[in-house]
Formats: sequence, C-alpha cells, structure tokens
Amino acid sequence: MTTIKDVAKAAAVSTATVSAVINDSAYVSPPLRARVQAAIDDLKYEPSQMARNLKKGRSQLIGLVVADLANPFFARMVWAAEAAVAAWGYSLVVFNSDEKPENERKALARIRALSCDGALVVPVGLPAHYAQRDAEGHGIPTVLFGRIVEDRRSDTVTIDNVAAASQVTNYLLDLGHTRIGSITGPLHLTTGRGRLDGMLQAMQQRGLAPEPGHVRAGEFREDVAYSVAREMLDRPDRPTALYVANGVMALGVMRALADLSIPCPQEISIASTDTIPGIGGLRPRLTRTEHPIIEMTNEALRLLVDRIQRGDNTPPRNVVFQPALILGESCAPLRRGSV
Amino acid sequence: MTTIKDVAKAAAVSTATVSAVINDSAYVSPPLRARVQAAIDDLKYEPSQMARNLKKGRSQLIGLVVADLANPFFARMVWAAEAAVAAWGYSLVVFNSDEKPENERKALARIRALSCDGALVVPVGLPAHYAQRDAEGHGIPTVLFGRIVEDRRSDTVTIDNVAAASQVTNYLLDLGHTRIGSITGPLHLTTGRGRLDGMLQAMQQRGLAPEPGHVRAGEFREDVAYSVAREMLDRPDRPTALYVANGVMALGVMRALADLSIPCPQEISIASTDTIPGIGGLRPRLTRTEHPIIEMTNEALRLLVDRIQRGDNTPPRNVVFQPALILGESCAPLRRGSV
DNA sequence: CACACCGAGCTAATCGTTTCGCTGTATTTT
DNA sequence: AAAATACAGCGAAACGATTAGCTCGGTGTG
Repeated sequence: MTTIKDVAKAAAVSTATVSAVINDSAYVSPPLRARVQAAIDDLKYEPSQMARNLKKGRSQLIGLVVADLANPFFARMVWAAEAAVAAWGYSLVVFNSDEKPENERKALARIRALSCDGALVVPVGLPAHYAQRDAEGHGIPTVLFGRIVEDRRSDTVTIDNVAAASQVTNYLLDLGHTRIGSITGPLHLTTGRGRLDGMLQAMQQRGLAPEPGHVRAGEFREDVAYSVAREMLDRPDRPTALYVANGVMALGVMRALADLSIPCPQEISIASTDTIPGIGGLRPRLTRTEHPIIEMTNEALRLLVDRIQRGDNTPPRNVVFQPALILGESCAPLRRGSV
Repeated sequence: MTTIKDVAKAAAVSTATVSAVINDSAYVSPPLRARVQAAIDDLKYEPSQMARNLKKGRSQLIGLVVADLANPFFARMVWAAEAAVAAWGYSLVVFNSDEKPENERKALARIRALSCDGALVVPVGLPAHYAQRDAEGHGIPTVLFGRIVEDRRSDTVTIDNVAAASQVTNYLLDLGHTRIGSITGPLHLTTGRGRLDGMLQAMQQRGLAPEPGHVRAGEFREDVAYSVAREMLDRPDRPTALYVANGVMALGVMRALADLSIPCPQEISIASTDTIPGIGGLRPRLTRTEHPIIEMTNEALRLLVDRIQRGDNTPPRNVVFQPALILGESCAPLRRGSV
C-alpha cells in the first residue's frame, strides 16, 4: 500500500505538507500543491481511514443493533439507516441481536471495540447494557429505538404503542365487534405490553373486556402468530375480530385463516398495528396502522449525529411518533347473530 | 478512555507485558499476570480495536454492497451475512448501491478507505470497479454475488438463472400454455438477461415464441412490475400464463391482478423465479423457484474468509447454485377455448 | 569456576496519519 | 535600518496498540 510517506518522498516535501493538501487544512502554495497532487494521483494514494481515525479519535462508523433482522420492519430500518448515515458521511455497521440479550451485549461490546462514533439500538429489554454513557458523560452516544427501557441517559425514538393499539381497537369496536381477541408480542417489551394495554384500554372504555382465551401474547414472529391463530380460531367460541400486534404476525394470522378457510372479513375481521411494506397484492388488504419507519430512523440519526458532532450534552430527548390508521378490506361490520 | 499505558502504569509493568497478557502471546508468570489482570479489571480497560488494527493491518470488517436494500431478497442476504460474519469474528458494514454505479463506486471507495478485510458485492454491472484485486494480486479480496460481470479476478457465487427460468417456463408449458408472457428485469444484468433467455429457450425448444407485446423487461421493482402488468393484462390479447422474473415483481403482478379482478389461476397462471420470504398468507400461493439465499451467502463468505485468512491466491472460483421449483396454486392447466 | 543457555520482562521501533510548534525568509511597519 | 509581522513549509511528537530484540539474573554443564 502506498502511504503518505511515499507521497511525501515522491513530491520531495514533508508529510505535513501532504496532509495539508489532502485535508485543505493549511495554505500550500499552488505550485507545491500541484506537485503533491501529481504525486498522489501518480501513486494512486488513498489515505488510510484507520490511521486517520486512530489519530483523530473517531471512526466514522455508526453501529446499528436491531432486534430481529429477519423482520421486514427492521430490514426497512436498515435500509433507511444506511441511506441516512451515508448522507452524514458515516458508514453503518449492522448487528442482529435476534432478541437475545447475550447477542446484544456482544454487539455493544463490538461497537465499543470498534470505537463507533455512535450507536442506534433497538433494545431487547435489559436496561443495564446501554449505560455506555456513564455518569461522567463518557461513553458512546446512543439512541434507543422503538422500545422504551429504563435508561434515562439516552435519547429515545419510539412510537405511541398504546395509541396505535387503541386506535385500531376502536375501529373494530365502531364496527360493532365486542368479541375481540388479540395476538400480541412479548410483554416485557413496550411494543408488546403497550399494544396489549392499548387494546384493553379501548375495550374497557366501552365497558368491555376480551375473553381470557382470546388474549394471547407470544413472539413477534410469523410462525408463532400462525400457530396461535390456528389454535384460537379453530374453536367454536372464536372472536369475531382480532387485533394483531405487528406486521409479520398479521401475515401469520392471514396464513392461518387461509389454511382454516375462514373468509376474511366475512367471518372474522383482522386489524393490526404495523404492516409489511410491499404486500399490496395480499387480499384482503389489511386494515392497520402504519408506522413512519423512515422518518423515525432519520430522526433517530439526527439526534445521534447531533450528539456526536456537537458533543451535545443536553438532557436526553424522547421523541414519540404517532401512527396513522390505514383502512383496508380486512374488517367488516359485525353481522347480527354471529355474536 | 483508558489505554494500555494506564494499565501498565497501574500494574507497574511495561506495556509489552500487558499486551502479552491480553493476547496470551507470551509467557507471563502467574503472579504478574494476576496483577495485570487486576489492573485491567480495575480500570475497565478494553483494548482499542482501531490501534490494534492499524498495527496489524487488518480491520475485522467486511463490507457488503447490495444492489437494492429495499428488496426483501437482499434484506435477507444482509440477515444471513450478518450472522455469518459474526460467526467468523468480523463485523458487517452495509452499503446500498440502489442499482446506481455511482453509489457502488462510492461504497467500494469507502470499503477501501476503511481497510475492510474483504468485500461481498452484488454488482450493478460495470466491470471496471471490482478490479480491486489488481494485477499484482493486491487489493481487497472480493466476492461477487448473484450477478456475473466481466471480472476474471474475483470469486463469484451465482444462481443458474437460465435454468431457473426454463424450469419455470417448462412447468407452464407442461400445463398446456402456449401464450406465455414474461416480465423480467434489466437486460444488462445476468439476472435479467439470463432469466429472459431461459424463458425464451424453453419455449423455443417446443417451437414456440412469445408474442412481442408479451415480453417486457423493466426494473426489479414492485411498482414497475405492477404498471407493466396492468398494461399488458388489461388488453384482450393478454397471455394465459405469465413468467415473472423475481419476487417483488411477482408481488406487483399479483397486486395488478387483484386490481384488475383477474382471478388467478382461473384466468391466468403466474409463475416466478425467486419469491419473498414469509408471504405464505398470500393466496394463491405462488408457483416459483426458491433460491437458497442463506446457503449462497454462507458459501460466499466462506470463499471470502478463505482468501482473507489463508491469503489464498488460487485462481478465482465460481460457484453456481441451482434453484428449486416449488409448486403453489398460482398455475392451472390451460382451459381449452381460452387460447 | 567459567561458560553457555534460558526464562521473564523491558525498551523502543513501528503501523499511517495529524498537528503543534519551529525555522528561515519575505514583507511591512516605525 | 531595525524591528515586527506574516508566510510556507518542515520536524517530530503524538494516537494506542504489537513485537523484535535486548537485558539481566539464575541454572546447568564440562
């Protein structure tokens, strides 16, 4: 590899001058500058980011830890994040915790070891880890995404899960449904707990409550939702409407309905928070809330870059986004007599 | 941050000894070792990968450049790649070229600047760029994925596109279809060209050829496929069966069918190469080939790590995977009289 | 008893940059 | 004309680690 020294030698100048030329960090007379530039081009010299970063104490790297890369929601987040960090001049190092605290720990350790300038994390739920930013304000700037954990030291960007769920549930209630079931995610996550709570709240406000067997919580996974749905919907006392907590689960439920030959929305109404991008071909189209992943990701990175570049030490900010209800054809008014 | 010097001072030893302890690279007497370890724990010292990498001339980073992060196929590839590189002890830096040569160039430049130890690239098609590995064998080990470009210096991992397409087309032909159309990708890519060729070959072997208006090539995108399909299928002379070149495009076609109220497979048979993971809820289930993304990605990284770790300088290897035909319900035998 | 040898740890050079502070010259100010 | 200021460029010390080579006692051998 050709180094700055080679260039310096070739141009018969000092390395300091070469550095000044490539960084425009000091005045260099035109003729000299030209000579140096010629040497650079000639030797096809490219400065080593590594050495530069070691010296400057930064890495131009941003770590992204998502909870489940197989989930299209997070895949889309990677997409948005890559575009955003590239625009800011950083590169994105991606980690998948797969909902496992142990993996998350490893990822964060790696992020520290690589001296990433910042981290965007979808936490799997154990508060301890994120204390990167310790008491004295040291540590890697971190933004927590999507899920709230007990950490008053990081910025957070989340969605209002309770509102999302109750919005969807209210829609089902407005259609006349009262036997509403739910399939939600892990209750130790705010995305799981909050959505279930929102659903329960909405029903409670109308003096209703779901039947015990109609409330299920599992993992945010297609196959889990599929089996839960098959089991719940195969019984005679099945609900007339079902609230599903996220996009992949909704897909699992639709698959179960197809397999059980239960027509939707004729026999059952399905509504969910979150959806999968690009499945417009799926009929019936899902009634669901849509979450502004891209805006959320951009905002998260804006916060992060703020901290990184401005050494911003103001108290943590917590940005909460609101979901939007999008109507599909997966819900129908309750047919009298089917209760 | 605490450095190796701090630890050395705290333990009253030289930095060499500390280094020996953390790397197990030389014998250190038990008592001294203990003292050093205590100092390390005490100061919560973590060696800086950056400094270490600068010295050792590697970065423990692998760059991944995909052609379209918004495509679930590549999202899944990221998922598989992250897992694989983590298992090998590397971290994954992700780039999206978005099918634009300019972005790809930037990504590769960045990969070089970061001194990534290797690169896995889904090329957008211009051969020049990948000449990282120059004549003298220098440059970053690179594996080209999915698409073939004129570069005899890199390993490649691809799928047999021609076989995939002709397999699918033959299936349609076996069902009696003769008016078969196709919607494929950009013809400058082997994934586009090859699939179209495979389809044409299969027909040719039975003495058939598609009608000119039934052969369309566009981008590998849902919305593009949607509009092409709408246009092609809204006409009276539409084909009785349609071959679609990839998963997202198939989704777009299904959406077009839904919007046009053309029942599938009753009125038209749809078959594709590639599909989208996790859309089992979509009915009818698509008849398609499935591509072993995970195995392909693992294999690609195996090749890459081989080159990196063994400094393997053997001639480039080209691994070609075979797709598997999976039957859904999106195809039906040709109804007599509908030709 | 002198010799070589060995084991345990240290010194210092090195990786490829950036940057502080210096030098020697040229220009301006008094 | 002397003093002050500015300018262009250089030398060398960092950044935080690794590692070749050295030192310095202690042991084993002839």
